[in-house]
Amino acid sequence: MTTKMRQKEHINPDASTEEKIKAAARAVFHEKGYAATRTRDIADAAGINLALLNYYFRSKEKLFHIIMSETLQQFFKSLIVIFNHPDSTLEQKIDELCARYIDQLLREPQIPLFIISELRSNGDALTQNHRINLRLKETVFARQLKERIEQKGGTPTEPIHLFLNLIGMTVFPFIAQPVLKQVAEMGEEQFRALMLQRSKMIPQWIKSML
Amino acid sequence: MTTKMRQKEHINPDASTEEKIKAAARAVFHEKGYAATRTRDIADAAGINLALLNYYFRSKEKLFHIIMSETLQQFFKSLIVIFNHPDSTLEQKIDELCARYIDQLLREPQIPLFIISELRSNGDALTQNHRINLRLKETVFARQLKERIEQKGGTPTEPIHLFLNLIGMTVFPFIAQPVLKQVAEMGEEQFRALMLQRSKMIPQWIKSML
DNA sequence: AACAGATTTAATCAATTGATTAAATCAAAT
DNA sequence: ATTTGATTTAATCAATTGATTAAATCTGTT
Repeated sequence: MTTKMRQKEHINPDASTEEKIKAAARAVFHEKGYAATRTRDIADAAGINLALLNYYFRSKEKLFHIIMSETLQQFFKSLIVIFNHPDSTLEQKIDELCARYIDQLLREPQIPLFIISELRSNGDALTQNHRINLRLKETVFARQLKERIEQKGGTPTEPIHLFLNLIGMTVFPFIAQPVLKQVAEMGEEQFRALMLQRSKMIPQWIKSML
Repeated sequence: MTTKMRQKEHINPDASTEEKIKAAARAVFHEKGYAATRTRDIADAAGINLALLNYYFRSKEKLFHIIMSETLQQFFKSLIVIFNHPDSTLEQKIDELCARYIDQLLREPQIPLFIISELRSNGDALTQNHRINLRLKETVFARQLKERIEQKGGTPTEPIHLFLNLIGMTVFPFIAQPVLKQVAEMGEEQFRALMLQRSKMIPQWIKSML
């Protein structure tokens, strides 16, 4: 009983072991997903024993929730910030979002697929537990986009389409990377170069759709 | 020994049991992925016993390979056919691909995420075993696309970008559907309507990029 | 040095899960 | 009706896997 609560009794000033476990868990979970991950693999990757993992985090599920929370936070944070910036123009938001996300994803390319894969099984549970209330329609970006569309007389494109195109063109290549490598015979470096090109081109394409 | 081979000794004219198992396996694998699938769940879904599943398919892995093969075939078949049609124009190919894929994916929305998720873990093994040699660069579509781009004097966009945009704008919403439902508060019917709109709009967007 | 609490480990448990076996039932042919 | 092979089931096995326990070691305090 008491033993099991020790890690809560005070904040660990060193935290190196706890951090090592979390780092290992993040890596393994991101690579394999929850179901395919063995807690022993996490322990091995962290260079510690399986019991220690459960001593620190009580269970695979609790550890996973922590990792998932941080991952969701990390992934959506820049999106929310950029979309709600009060001063920047619509064009600037598009430029910045594209540049920042591609930069971020080149460093951790497996995050989108990880999030989506896990969200498929759990659905509501995750977003509710982790407070991802990115109210898309209420962002500054959505308002600016709506105004811009109404200015143009032609066919009034729904804002959601442009949002899907922007995120899709940016994120989809990373999700499809495993397939791309096979189907288009593309190496790591080639892919990187391609995405750097896209960070300039996607904003142009999107603006031409406005 | 001999018992285990029975199903191979002649072609089952009825085949209803084998088909029931395969149908159940397809459903469960597509929904949960290989690692999260329990063979007992497949057996239950098929209305038969676990032993019977192994009697017919020897192992979870072999059953999975069969399902994966058929799924890959099904998914890439229309792509390959359309991309290699000798007579249709570039525009017609874009129109047809978009329309057919969205129609197909509205019926089985979970296929892209299934394929990509499994390809992440296995990488090369799958595409080699299943002969997915979609040589993208050698398709009629790629040739037509390249010619079209060279006609225009401006900045010579790499064909791969347009390919990524086309597939991305079409397929990405299905992959991101679990997230969309949460983040954009979108129901089943709304999503369907959205994708039907897109099947008209994506070709226009793509053509404006040419 | 000695104690107390925190950290770490080896050993083990219990549940899950893929797979097998041997027997029972069913269907068709003679 | 009997036989033969195909289909189906109940029972069980062995390996994997998440989790626990009790003991050992380490760290800082007195």
